[in-house]
Amino acid sequence: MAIQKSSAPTIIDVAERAGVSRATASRAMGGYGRIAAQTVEQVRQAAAELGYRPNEVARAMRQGRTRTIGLVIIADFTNAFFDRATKAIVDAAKSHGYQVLITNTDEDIAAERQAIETLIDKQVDGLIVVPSTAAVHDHLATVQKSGKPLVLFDRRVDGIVATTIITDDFSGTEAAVRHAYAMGHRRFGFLVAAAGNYGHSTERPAVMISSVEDRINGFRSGCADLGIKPKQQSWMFCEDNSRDPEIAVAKLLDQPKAPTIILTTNNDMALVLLKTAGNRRLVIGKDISLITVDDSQWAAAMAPGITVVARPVEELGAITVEKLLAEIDSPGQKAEKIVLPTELIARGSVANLVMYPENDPENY
Amino acid sequence: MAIQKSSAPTIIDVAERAGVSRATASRAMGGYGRIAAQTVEQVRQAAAELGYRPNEVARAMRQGRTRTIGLVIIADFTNAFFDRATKAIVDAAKSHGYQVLITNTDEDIAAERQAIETLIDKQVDGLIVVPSTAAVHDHLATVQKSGKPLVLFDRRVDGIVATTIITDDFSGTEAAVRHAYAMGHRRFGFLVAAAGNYGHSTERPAVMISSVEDRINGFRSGCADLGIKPKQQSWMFCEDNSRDPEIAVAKLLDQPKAPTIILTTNNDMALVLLKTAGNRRLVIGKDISLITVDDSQWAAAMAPGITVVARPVEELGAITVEKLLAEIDSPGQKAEKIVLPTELIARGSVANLVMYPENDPENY
DNA sequence: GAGATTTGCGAGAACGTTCTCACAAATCTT
DNA sequence: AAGATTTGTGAGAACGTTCTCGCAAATCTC
Repeated sequence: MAIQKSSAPTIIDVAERAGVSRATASRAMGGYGRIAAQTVEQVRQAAAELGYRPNEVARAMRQGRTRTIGLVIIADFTNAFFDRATKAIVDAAKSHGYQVLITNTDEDIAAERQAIETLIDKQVDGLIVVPSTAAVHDHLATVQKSGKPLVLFDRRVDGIVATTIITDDFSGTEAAVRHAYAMGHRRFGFLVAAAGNYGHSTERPAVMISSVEDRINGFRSGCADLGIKPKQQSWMFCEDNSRDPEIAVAKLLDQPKAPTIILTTNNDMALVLLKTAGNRRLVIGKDISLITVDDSQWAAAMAPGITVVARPVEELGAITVEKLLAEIDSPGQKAEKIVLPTELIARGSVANLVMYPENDPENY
Repeated sequence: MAIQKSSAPTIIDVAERAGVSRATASRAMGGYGRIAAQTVEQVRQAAAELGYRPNEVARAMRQGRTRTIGLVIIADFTNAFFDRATKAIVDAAKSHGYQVLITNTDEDIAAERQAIETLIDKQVDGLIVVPSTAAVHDHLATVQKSGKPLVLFDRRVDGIVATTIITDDFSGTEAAVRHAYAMGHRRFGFLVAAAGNYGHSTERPAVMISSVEDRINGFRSGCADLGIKPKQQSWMFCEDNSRDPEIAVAKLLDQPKAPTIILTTNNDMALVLLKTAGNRRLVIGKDISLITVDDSQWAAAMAPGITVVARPVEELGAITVEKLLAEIDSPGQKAEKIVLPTELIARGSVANLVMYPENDPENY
């Protein structure tokens, strides 16, 4: 009777049982090098009998790669975008035989720094980062100096030469403005989520995340093209916390000539608007209109549905993984900026002022 | 001038530069064993100059633990529950110095098997699993035989002795029934999400996920206590796909004496109901009432807000991690069943038939 | 001040794998 | 049939750490 081993069997146990050397057993299991078919069979048999599973840590140590990638992302409750992105990235990685170590920074640069350090210590083969700010990037440069492939997700960072996968938020927001215009809207409100600690303000903060910056520029450009000049009070930049967005929305709605439509740069802001409108008994798509960025199940299911600028999250994630793995497999790829198109999905949240001229903003 | 090393500095480089042995350098960095304070300082200095970072893979190999835990979960688009749980688990793990390897099974048992195998190969120190079915558990038994700590999240599996963290969905659903009853509702519909490939049916499937099972029993018990006997046609079990839920909702609504309130077991189903109601110009909280399980930002923000059975997701995640780490740190803990309370959050999606007797179901 | 203890450090093994190299046996050349 | 090549295998190093052990120097004990 065999002696009971307390710990998991190793390649040595397999080799002994198959009556071959460690090297041969390894070759048989790994399917590399010269080896007789019959020997492979013997070793496989022995491995199966022992329930042998290769120790990936030892393998990683020897081979110098872990088949693991690190994901540094912001996990945001409301905004399903990053949740869906996470899933897309995890799934894509798995399909290529990679696992994903996830760390969540709540838009906090210190947490991001720490996360990157930890992941590198864990010897991930590459990193996908959603940078929490465009202002700081020395830690990203450090990653690159370490030789680890790095891909930026959803946000550009000027000053870093790295493959970056983003969406065309400029055009998306422009399209939203055009759509609202075509529906007869002339008075726009623009509610911008911006991390930082300045509460809410009609003044644009100095440093913005690139995706938000693109949306701002898209809004501005769309308005300019159509000859619309939104007044200062129609812009509202606010921190993504529990208090300020509500106040900001109230300020937007309480203006003398209040906007007939409000564009929001993310779902958090859209939900705040929804809530405030509900409290005031304003009906969406009638009393007040709304377009937001990022599609979601609830935006589609509500009555009326919310008109959104949809972004191809799953594709974004898949491409990101592909680019990262390409760089891992053959380092020295040249950095690309990949911009995926957005799509306006028109639902009922934008009132048709053309059909109901009594709602024309000029009559307010 | 120093020779440029191509790869990252190791503890050997640090030792050389500090003029000590490998062992001493390791002790200084690790802060263990006997070592002179002055030596520690020298070594730290040398490490800092070289930008030394310990290789966690090598450390894991030597110490036999990776400080990584595996999470096998279902990632579900609509249902923010698991997204929030993932975040909670990742954050809790980080606060204890652990990282999380995430694999997503789309309720698929084969994927679950594979994921568990991969994670064990990667030598995670423990596993958190959301079992995709209660029917199969040999792979979970295999985990336990391997000696890896295992904690089950959100779903019981009979036949496996493992610490399990769930919510009191029985009481939650009971409370939902009572609330609806108090609001004057007597005709209940119950829309149950159930993985599997049988489309939709009024017949209960043989095997259910435990959380759903608890909700069913809570519904039944709540009804029984109040003397309500929901007819067969008011139960609708359906697969979580794009077609069947819509048909199921239509069947519920098209009955002769249709339910005045529909309970749904998750947000997917709730959203389908919302959509169908919207298409039929039925106003939620007036023409048709709704209570669902799991709170969300959109449920709170909509007008009217959706009444929900809220579950303490973050706490659930935190406790799960704590229990797992306890088992990792000192194996042999006895398996616990931890049941966290749910909370009914009443919003406007349940019509008050008491206040408006003309809406009394008896008058339909 | 001689033995006992503590302190600080280095040598070397160990973790489990893969990979390089060497070498004998088998097969191929001509 | 003798040299050249191919085939299959094993010995041992290597990956970067930590840990055990032993030993010399320093400190303590009475």
